Amino acid sequence: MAVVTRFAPSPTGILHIGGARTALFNWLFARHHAGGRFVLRIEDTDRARSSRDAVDAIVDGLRWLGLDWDGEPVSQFARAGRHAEVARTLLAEGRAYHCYATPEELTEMRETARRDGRSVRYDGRWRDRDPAEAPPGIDPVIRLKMPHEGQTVVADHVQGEVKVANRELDDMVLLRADGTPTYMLAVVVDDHDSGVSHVIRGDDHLTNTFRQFQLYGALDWIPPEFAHIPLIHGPDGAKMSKRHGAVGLAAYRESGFLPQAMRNYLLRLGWSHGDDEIIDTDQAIAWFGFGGIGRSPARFDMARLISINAHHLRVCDDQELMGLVIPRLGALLDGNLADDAVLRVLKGMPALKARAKTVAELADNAVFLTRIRPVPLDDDAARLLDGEARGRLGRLARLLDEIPDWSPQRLEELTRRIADEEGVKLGLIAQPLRAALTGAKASPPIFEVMDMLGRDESLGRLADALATDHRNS
RNA sequence: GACCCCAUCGUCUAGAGGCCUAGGACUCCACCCUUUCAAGGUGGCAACACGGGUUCGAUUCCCGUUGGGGUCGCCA
Repeated sequence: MAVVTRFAPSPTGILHIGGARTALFNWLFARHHAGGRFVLRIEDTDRARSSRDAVDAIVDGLRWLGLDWDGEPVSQFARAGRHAEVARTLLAEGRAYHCYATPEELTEMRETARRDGRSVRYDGRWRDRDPAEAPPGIDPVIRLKMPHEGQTVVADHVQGEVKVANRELDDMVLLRADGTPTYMLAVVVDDHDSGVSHVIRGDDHLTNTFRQFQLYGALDWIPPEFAHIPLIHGPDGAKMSKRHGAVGLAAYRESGFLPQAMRNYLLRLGWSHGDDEIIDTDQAIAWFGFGGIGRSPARFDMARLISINAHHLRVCDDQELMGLVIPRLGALLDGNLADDAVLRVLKGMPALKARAKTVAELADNAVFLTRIRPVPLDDDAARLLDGEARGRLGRLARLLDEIPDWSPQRLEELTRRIADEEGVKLGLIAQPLRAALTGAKASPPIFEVMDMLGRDESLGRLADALATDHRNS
């Protein structure tokens, strides 16, 4: 049987971490199987809460994460007619019935049940009543007749065999009074109609599964297989909130996280393959399966995400990073990003990417290469350029001016020789030099920096620093 | 409250009865390397929630307790 998975978010908010991981698992499972399909369905039956912006956010988020779906996204709302038809069939077959209880009546019923310490369920008051007793002027809902005896057992690929006594299941609403389908009806019909073979979703749907299972039975349909993955909690173990990582995926992109890092992190949150931590996407597709999914909830850990991101940044292709960094540099420089500056950043990328944890940090660290002379010095840099340092730098500048080969090796040789002659440690020259060339006290290795900057720019920046007196500042 | 699920270092996890003196990764600390910052290397701190069983032997199996989470809508 062909494997078909789906991601079925409701467009009522942002695409958060939990949703992204659910999508990732579904995608990986489909791609793991030859011929597998991954479909996207927008559960927009709640018209009041659904929005176009939310749909866009979901689509953008999935694209950014690199999770491609097969075929066009399905709008659940557009299938409302089909859902209603199924409900009416069930009604005609006597497997469902009209219920005329008003919302007020149901609220009262629940409050009473809760007060008496009983479980809060619909009591089936219209289940066996003669439709002739229907009160006038009330549009009924259609409810499914759940069995009262026996138990419902779901063989979940993650949670194992999960069972519940059928008496715990109440007669759920299939079709609302206005003729629109409820979620319970819509998912079952849509999953069935689109041939979904495996439903991989959050643990919060586990208890819903019992009821959906009954609906499949009433329809004489074979239910798909289920895998309920544990939820992702906030760092404090409580449900994700805005304080935590419950911001949209877009926020992570803006913060400078790489999609490949995000996939890696999300994959390892709730799934494992021995001691493997860094897993690229091809490897993930090859390895992914239900066996590696854990049963307990995981907490979101920003430090770990950052660490994984730093790794992917280090191994990322330079050109790919340039594409991400250039817009950020442009913004940092108010659009004054010169072509030769871009070339310097490209040349410096191998050294730069090893020192950053996010793309945002990478851009910050690269900005010194793009500054237009004279480059501003920060306080630490200014402090390094004291009288003695300037004296040594002056001498170095004169020798540098005559050096035939502007290579990191020759530059280092020369500088070390001067340090020797002056009887000082290399750092006493290298640090002021760094301050003069980068305007900061930390940077990639200074001789590499000189190479990135090139002879003219390096000498120019050095001259600028020597010409300005920072001792009184 | 009822029902369902879960339980190994602070966090993510390995572990499928003896391989466990419980392993890896992140974080943190120390040292090494070193022109700074990183990276890297070495070492360290740190866990089987508790109580009963089953067994020659339990982190691993069963039961209970405690703790955490989820679901109980004409929301999805």
